Amino acid sequence: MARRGRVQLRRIEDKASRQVRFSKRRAGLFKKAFELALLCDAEVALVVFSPRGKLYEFASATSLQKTIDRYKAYTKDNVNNKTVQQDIQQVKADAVSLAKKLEALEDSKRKILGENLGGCSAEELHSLEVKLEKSLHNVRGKKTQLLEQQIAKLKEKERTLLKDNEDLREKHRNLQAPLAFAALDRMAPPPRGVPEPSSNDMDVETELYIGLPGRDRSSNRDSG
Amino acid sequence: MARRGRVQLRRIEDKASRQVRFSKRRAGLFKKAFELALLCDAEVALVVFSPRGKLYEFASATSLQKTIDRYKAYTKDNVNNKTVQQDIQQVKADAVSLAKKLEALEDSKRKILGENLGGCSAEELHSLEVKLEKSLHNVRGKKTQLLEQQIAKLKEKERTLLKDNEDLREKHRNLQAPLAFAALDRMAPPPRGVPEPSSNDMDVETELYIGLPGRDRSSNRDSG
DNA sequence: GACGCTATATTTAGATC
DNA sequence: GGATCTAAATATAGCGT
Repeated sequence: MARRGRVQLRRIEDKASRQVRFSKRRAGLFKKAFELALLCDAEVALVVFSPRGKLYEFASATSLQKTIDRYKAYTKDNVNNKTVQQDIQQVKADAVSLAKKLEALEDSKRKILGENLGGCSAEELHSLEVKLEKSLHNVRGKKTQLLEQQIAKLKEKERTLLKDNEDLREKHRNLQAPLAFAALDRMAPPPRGVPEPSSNDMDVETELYIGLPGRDRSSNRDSG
Repeated sequence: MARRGRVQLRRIEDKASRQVRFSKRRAGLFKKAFELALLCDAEVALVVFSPRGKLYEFASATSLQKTIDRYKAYTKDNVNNKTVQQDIQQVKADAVSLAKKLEALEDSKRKILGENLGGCSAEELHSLEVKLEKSLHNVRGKKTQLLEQQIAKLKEKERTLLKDNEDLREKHRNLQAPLAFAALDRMAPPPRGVPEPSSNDMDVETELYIGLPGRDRSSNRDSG
């Protein structure tokens, strides 16, 4: 093309040169596009983004969009458009279907919870009653089972603690005997040879709790 | 441009010549477009419709549609494109949200119906039990109310019917008296002056039914 | 329509301002 | 970034095939 050697058909590495040549060639291209449209009565649309992202456009028709539309119509872009439309319709239909299910389910739940019985027939009410009795039976059974498990665990813990307690008392006794014996020379003897327990066995304080667990008694909760 | 004088910058009138020059210039234009994209690292899209409506296209990007999309984005065609995309996203999000709600509700219903109590704590079970008792109370109350209404209606009907019956019997009696009197000449008199009832008053057969309505006893059902 | 040819017209790279 | 100049590279009108 130019003075110094022929132009290689590959990307121009030098940024400055590339920018200059882009401007010149772009002008040439747009001129050619314009000439083609004018001389040959063709519809031409040209879109160019510069390396830095700037847009340059040309359209021989009244607007570039018009040519794009004609292009779309020509290439039967129905595939890309209609399917998208169908997808939208599908998703919307799904959402409506879900909303209906949700509404029905909410109504059902309300009835089960005895909140919206206005429109119920005696039949329906009887059916509900049977369901609720059955459910209550299940829930109570499960609850009993859970509580029994908790009680069993607590009893086991209690047994262990009582045993530990007993062992500790035994050790304490064994440890106290010689000391008491040594002090016998200087002091009056104790009322009995048996050391006094700190308190009654039945009143030993533990963390144990039997009954419904509250917010602050979560340590013994788990599902069986 | 060529041998015979310079080319006028206006539409070529001769059809054949126009067609030929269209082909040649089109080739040149596409070549220039290609070179611009390659040499200057630009994104070029070129759409040409021949005078007779045939489509010629070039895109330096992977597809012409891609460049069109970039063009749309650049010209901020948000109205036509981004809002649609947003709508789709919105509808999809709605559907997902609904599905989640549905799932939660189904789980809740299952628990209320005592069907999926595996993961419940004693607390939850107790709460369920209370709910169920309350619901059962409501349902039974509603049922009783409904049945009482039915019974009241039936009693009212029975009363009316009994009264009608009595009236009819009275009319019958009045009607039969002169006839019996006339027949008295030819026949034996009846055992008493009172006509024999078809059966005991308490056993009058009616359509009345007290109790739970069955499939085939729908006539007396309605809601209060 | 496409291709080749050729004389010209046009474009353009690089330099310079 | 743009404008201008210039020599060389390209594009192309009109022709024939």
